[in-house]
Amino acid sequence: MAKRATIKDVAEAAGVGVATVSRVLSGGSASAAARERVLAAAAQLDYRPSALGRNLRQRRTGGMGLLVPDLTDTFYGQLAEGVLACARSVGEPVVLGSTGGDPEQEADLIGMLLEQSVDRLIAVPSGDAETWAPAIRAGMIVIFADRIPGQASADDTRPSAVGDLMALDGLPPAPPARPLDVPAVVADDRAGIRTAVRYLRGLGHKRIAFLGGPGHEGRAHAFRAAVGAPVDEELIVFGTGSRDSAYAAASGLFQSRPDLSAVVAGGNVLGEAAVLAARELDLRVPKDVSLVMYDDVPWAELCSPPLTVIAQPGRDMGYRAAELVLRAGTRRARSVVLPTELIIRGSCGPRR
Amino acid sequence: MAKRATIKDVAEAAGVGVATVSRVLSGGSASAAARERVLAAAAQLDYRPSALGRNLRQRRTGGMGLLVPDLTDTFYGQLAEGVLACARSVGEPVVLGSTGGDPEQEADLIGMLLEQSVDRLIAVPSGDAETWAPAIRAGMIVIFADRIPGQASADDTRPSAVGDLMALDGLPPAPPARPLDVPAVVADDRAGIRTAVRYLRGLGHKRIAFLGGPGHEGRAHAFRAAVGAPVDEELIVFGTGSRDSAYAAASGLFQSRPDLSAVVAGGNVLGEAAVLAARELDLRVPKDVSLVMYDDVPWAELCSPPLTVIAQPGRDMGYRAAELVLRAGTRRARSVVLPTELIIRGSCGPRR
DNA sequence: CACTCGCGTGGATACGTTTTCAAGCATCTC
DNA sequence: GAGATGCTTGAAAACGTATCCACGCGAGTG
Repeated sequence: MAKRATIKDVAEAAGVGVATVSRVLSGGSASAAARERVLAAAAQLDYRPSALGRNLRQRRTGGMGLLVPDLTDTFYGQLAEGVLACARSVGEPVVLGSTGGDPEQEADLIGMLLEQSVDRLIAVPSGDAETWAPAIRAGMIVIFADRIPGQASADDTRPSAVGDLMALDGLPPAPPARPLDVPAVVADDRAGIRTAVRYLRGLGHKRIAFLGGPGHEGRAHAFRAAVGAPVDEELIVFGTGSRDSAYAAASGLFQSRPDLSAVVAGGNVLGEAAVLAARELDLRVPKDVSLVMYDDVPWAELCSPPLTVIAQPGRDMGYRAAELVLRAGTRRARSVVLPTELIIRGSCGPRR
Repeated sequence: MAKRATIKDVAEAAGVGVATVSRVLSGGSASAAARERVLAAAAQLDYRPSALGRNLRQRRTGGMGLLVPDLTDTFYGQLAEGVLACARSVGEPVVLGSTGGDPEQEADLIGMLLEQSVDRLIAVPSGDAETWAPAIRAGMIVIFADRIPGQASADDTRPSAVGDLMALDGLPPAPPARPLDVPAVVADDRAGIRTAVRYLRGLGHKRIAFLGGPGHEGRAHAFRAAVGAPVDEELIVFGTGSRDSAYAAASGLFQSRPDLSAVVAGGNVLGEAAVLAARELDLRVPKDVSLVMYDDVPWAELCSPPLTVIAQPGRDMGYRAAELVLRAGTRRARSVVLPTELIIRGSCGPRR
């Protein structure tokens, strides 16, 4: 329709140069008289500076990217809301991508963001260090949220397959330290899981299972640490991300290990699957099996019995991550660990 | 870090002009020899065309905007997933905003998108015609999803308060027809609600209530039409969007009208509130009160009893909307109405 | 053979902004 | 009073791309 007014139009209308207009609108110094005339002209023309021109000039896009595995998972919805709230408060855009938990799609989306010159990114990572190398190399400011990639065990020094791939262009091989030095905003999984396991132990449970999904390796590790010495690896099972696969994993777990009396679900999708599978197999919660689920989602209270959960502050997590990614550059971002809380409802009971 | 290669670098490396590079990469005509050399040079330099340059040149941003009220609402999560899936398939970015159901925030976000030169937008609108006027005026291609703004009743000719505000700049007042001519992708609310009401009627229910949220005016209207002649307006109540307000509305409804025996919730947040409120008041579902909820969300099955729902295809809705908004310009987009399905589970029973 | 036609090509321009730079002017200092 | 100093100002240059246009060349046509 009516093409938008440009800075040139404003300058002309105000009888000043474009530089002055830019300065006034960007908060630079200018005489009161000039400022007033520019402001008046801008208002009268309904002028809005084009982000395109500015971005091109500054060689970067404002705002930030956000990559999550699945918006259908309420927890990621909460996280996204947090990010959006922070972005909105500073008037910056957020470009969103859903990876489906697939490293390949994640890599594609990273490529897309690179093409858009989005240089700040908050991600719930699905891929490993190799997936993230291009983003890091391009100088993107990345903040991980909710989890850290490929960190199967946080404290063992596993062989770094990453050093090799950096050895292109005659660069010296990267120092063999940790493969990715990316700040992260995560929940205190270790404490959360430990509290849950202790709680279940206190109820008399001996055979406690862990039901995880992709990206829950850290939580599984925390679970191993919490149950202590003889860990029965058969009691630790993983789904691949889809609801179907989560259900299959839960159902398989219940059927193959009838001796288990409690399960810790590593996420709300897994918890959902556990409830469904238990019901299907005529296992009563909490009579036959106790259940504690990661993530406090609104519907946890609707189940009967209401679900005992390890609550992690999804919205805060997103908000903090957004703050970090916006502040980065000014200050070197430091990782943040958010507290979890065991909310006891009705899905855990004494061992039968 | 290492600044990205530009089209100029590629041209130089390939020994051709930048115009040729642009043509090759944009699918224009070029000789086989030139094409090959350009492609080789581009690959070798790891060249990615900058969206910034392109966008500025073409005076528009690729991709699309997406505005939803609340990503914590699982239905909007599904819708967003659909949009993202379509966008990903064509490699285009999606910039997301969450309005919180607030017209003011919606207007702010529209302004932000305008500033970004995002000219395609999918929105679950919260504001009215006045909120959307700036977007339309700027020539944005807008597609509404899930609902249509301010359409309290779809078929009455209410006085248009919109004509007046267009009468700026000496323009002739807009034709008094419908205030907004924006294509939409919505579910067949009328049929969905009608089916639900008939189902409840068949179970013997006479006093059926409707529990709505912001944007559910259309569904409320469909509800009125479905229950027929003497509609008891006291049985139609609205929350304002937050979970608390939904709970308050549900609780108030149950307490003020102990004679009601069934309620239709206009969305999953409202359904959640109804379940909670009923439990708090010691009303058994479905013994004391029957409940059917709009939206089929995964946790509907987890409730006990599992919730009978009016399913609407959230993901499809998003995907279709994204297709429409991408195709628009080529073809004049036409609105789409998607079917709903009554999924009978266990939350409805015969009138006590 | 001359002329036209079509195609491949590259130089130049424009998109809207920020930022640099030098110039203009008034005030201050010695 | 002359020089220095500070502030305001506008012209111009970049940012990376797509597209217009003019040019050259080979083939086809009269």
